[in-house]
Amino acid sequence: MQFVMRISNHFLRMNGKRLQKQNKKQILLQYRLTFLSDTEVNWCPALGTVLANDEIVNGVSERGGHPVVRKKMTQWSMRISAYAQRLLDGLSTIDWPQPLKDSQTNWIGKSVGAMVTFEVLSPALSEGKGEKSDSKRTPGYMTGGNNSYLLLEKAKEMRANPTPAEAILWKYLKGKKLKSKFRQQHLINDFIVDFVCLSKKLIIEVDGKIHDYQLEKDEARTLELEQKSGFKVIRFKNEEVIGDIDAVLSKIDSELSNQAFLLSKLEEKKVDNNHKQANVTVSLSSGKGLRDRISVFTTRPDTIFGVSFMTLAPEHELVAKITTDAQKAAVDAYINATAKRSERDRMADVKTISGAFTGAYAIHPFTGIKIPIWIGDYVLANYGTGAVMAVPCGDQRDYDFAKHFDIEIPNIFENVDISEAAHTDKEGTVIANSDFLSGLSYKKALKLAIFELEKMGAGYGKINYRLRDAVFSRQRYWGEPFPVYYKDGMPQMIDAKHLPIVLPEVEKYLPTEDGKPPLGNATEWAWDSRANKVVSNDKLKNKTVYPLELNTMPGWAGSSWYFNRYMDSNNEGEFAGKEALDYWKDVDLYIGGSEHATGHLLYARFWQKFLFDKGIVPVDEFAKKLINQGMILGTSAFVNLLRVLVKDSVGNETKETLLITDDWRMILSSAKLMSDQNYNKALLEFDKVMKLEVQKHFALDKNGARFIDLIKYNIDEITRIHADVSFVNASNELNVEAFKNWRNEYNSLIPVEEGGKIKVSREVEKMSKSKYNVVNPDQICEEYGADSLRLFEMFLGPLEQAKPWKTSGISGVSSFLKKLWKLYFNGENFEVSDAAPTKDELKTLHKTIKKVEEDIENFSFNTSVSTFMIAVNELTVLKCNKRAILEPLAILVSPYAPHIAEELWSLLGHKESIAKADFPIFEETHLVESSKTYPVSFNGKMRFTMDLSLDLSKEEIEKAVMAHEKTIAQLAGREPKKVIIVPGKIINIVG
RNA sequence: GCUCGAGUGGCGGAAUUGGUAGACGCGCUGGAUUCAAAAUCCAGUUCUUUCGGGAGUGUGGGUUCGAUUCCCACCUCGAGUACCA
Repeated sequence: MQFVMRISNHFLRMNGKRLQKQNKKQILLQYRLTFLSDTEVNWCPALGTVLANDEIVNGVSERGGHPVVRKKMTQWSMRISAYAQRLLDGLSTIDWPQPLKDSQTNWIGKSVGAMVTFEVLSPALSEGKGEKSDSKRTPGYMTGGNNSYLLLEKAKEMRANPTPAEAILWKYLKGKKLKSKFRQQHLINDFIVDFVCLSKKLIIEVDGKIHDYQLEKDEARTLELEQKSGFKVIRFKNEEVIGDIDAVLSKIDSELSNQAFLLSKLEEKKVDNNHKQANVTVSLSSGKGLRDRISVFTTRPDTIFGVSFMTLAPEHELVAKITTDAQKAAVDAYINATAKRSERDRMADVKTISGAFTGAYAIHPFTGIKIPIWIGDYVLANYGTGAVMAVPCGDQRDYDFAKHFDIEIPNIFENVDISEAAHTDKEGTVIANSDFLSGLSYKKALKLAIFELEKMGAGYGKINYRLRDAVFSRQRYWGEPFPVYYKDGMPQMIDAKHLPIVLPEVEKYLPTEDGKPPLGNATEWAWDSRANKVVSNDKLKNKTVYPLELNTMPGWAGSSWYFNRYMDSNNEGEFAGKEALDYWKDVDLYIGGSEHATGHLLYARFWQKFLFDKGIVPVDEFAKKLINQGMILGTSAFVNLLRVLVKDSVGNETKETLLITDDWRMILSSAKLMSDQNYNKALLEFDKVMKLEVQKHFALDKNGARFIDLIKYNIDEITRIHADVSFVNASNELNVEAFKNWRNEYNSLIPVEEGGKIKVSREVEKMSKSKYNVVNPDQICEEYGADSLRLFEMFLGPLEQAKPWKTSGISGVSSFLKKLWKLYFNGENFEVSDAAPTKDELKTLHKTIKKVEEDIENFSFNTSVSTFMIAVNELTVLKCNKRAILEPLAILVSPYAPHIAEELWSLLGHKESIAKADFPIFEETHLVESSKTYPVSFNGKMRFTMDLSLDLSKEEIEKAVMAHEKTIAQLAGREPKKVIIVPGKIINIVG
């Protein structure tokens, strides 16, 4: 967890010395693998903890089904996003199921595209508020904006590859030749300017051809640099520099002296203003300006000329700032309306198109055209930048939005009709009406667009990942404690040599009254940084004692590395010894459920890569092969309950609950499907039956007050609840008494059904205590034995397949085991012969060895079981009791039915366990045949078979087949067109 | 919507470098044994049939001497994911 990523070193080099130690740490913390951050988290009030995305199912907690809300909290997080690409790449190196790999790929969600910056042209509404001076002080020459680190490389590259004109001018500017220091290809905010004299605030741009078509854009850029940052921008054409350098230099010289004069004037003014106003509105040194920018991520920069509007998420931070007074009411109303809708509602309702115009405009980076800025909830605040450049002709959502609000839909595709829908295909698409991109294919246009955006500093190629950093704090007691204490509010790591620290004793495992995690209840939870141990909270007064972290780690902390611990589980000194790790390396076969695809299995891969980077483990993937075993599902039983109001003869009204057979639910729902008439008829019948049954019930159960009428019920309020499957028989009939006694509140249920039988409905679901569908294998073990159960589970079907638990076939494997046993016995007596086995017996044995070997390789255990059945059936027919056959057979069976195999092994006279016996060796010679039963097909349909020697040539086979009486009958006199003979396989006659 | 997977008897399922579809088991039917039952054993069991055959692996096409297997389109079910720009 001390891991510091590369970016932080870079960061430190840049800013390190100027930052105070405290700030430095705080910032550094932002770049660690594990870091504290204020994140919006899934808070579950009922559990008092934060949940990870994969712990929430359908908006409620996976555990317990409690509601979950969004909430801002300071949490430890892990920067899994830094490993996104490597987690993606690693997938091709491991033998995991394709669906699982696919779901990890989707979860990581890589999209390749570009970041494009649009400037906002709106009147700045923040005017007059003033700019707060930036607390972050950077070197004077570092005039780059927030994205500098991204542009820096670009600037370097441009410096290394100047245009001829640039090279010439630089020769005369460098080394203070004009008495002022110039820099070339320098970052100012998010622009790279050709040359700049920082002291005189003068920018020199040398324009090549590219600027001809972007005059407007250049104007915008000039405007920004001049107004916002107080620079003067002068421009020269390439030809001017190359043709008349002296004129250019003299112009620069005069501009320099001009600037010097202006700057001194401004300085005076500034000193003046400082008396009245803390901050000036137009500050020369301010990092932030009057203009705002909207960055968007797009996978289709090639369609940039098709942009006709922009859409921001309603939550986008710029919305309030750029909205014009005229549009404010509409925008506010829209934001209020969307805020009321939950995230789920918003996602569920894709069809309704809604949005509002902010009144502001952005400038297109290439054309300089004004682009209206809208807000709309189809743009998600937490993906990308929360803003999109809308290309209605190429994106269906943008298209729908544009149609709905009557926004222009320019077509930038060649020979494509967009009157009905957007054109979203990429392949084969040719770009049109797009200036320098026109006529290019999608791929070429994409590359060129990025290239040009980068050149002018309005964008850059970017890969975006959907994968979010993982929250690593839990407000629970049971979890590994963090080795962290807080000194002056800053987290400090406890050195590894003082670990482990152990969970403290607490009175109760619940959150504290003031909402702190359960560890807040501990009295012995402070860190003595001198003695390096956990001490009582009383000592917090001492200068060297600090409070410890109260959060604990989530379940995936342990599950992300335990397999490495298994390699050296008794190691007291470290998590696993190097020798053991190098020996075992990784997990050969990991069997686990696919439900862990985007949780545990992704986190564990992430940790393994990190541990690998640190040199702790020798491989960067933890499991070579992974199989998703299918889950054995339960068959849940449901009963139907209906609340009714009942009135008795005295006039008392009581609320009762009816227990309704599932037949009624079926009748009503099918009647509803047919017609209203049918439904009404069914309802009447239902009503009649219920009244009768309720009447009967009260007549029997309650003396005194007699039932008069059923007053009120709502047929739509029949609730279906799980009943314990043990109350239900094979015909789906409920044991009503057992169900009523199950819980107190069911004691007074009134069963409604003529004949007193209540049927349940059944559904296959995951086995779960809360669904009361768990079956216990103990009973089967008792009746058939553990080997039968084990064998039966394997025999059910392929390992990867999920299936409901049904015991109907168990007698098959049970009788197989009995037959197996009988091979070794003569009546009551164990009797095995030492005689030499026959050819047929050897054939059966070796066929079995071969198949079982293959099946084990393929994890196809169900077919192994059937192979054993075949072998035992054959040996029974052969009356085989030869040791030479039965000994290897017992070994083959032993992994599948270990108890019976062990017993037989011991009867065969062995003292050591069968588990230690060598696996039988397959010998091909026993399977070699001299003849083959050929299938004879006519036009590919098998009609009969005939035995032929394998020594025969094709010609001889054909001769034999054609002479066969059935062949003659089939052909009925016709001449065959062709005869296909594959020796040892098939004969096919075409004709 | 997108991505992936799967569709074979009454049921679980078998067979894929293209080569006898339905292995093995359950269930069912008939028989033997038994006073009877359990257990065990034997025979049959894809559908259809005029008993010669004919049809058949979700549907429709294609490639091939030959397709459950390969290709295209569609349908249904399941899983994952979802206004991802």
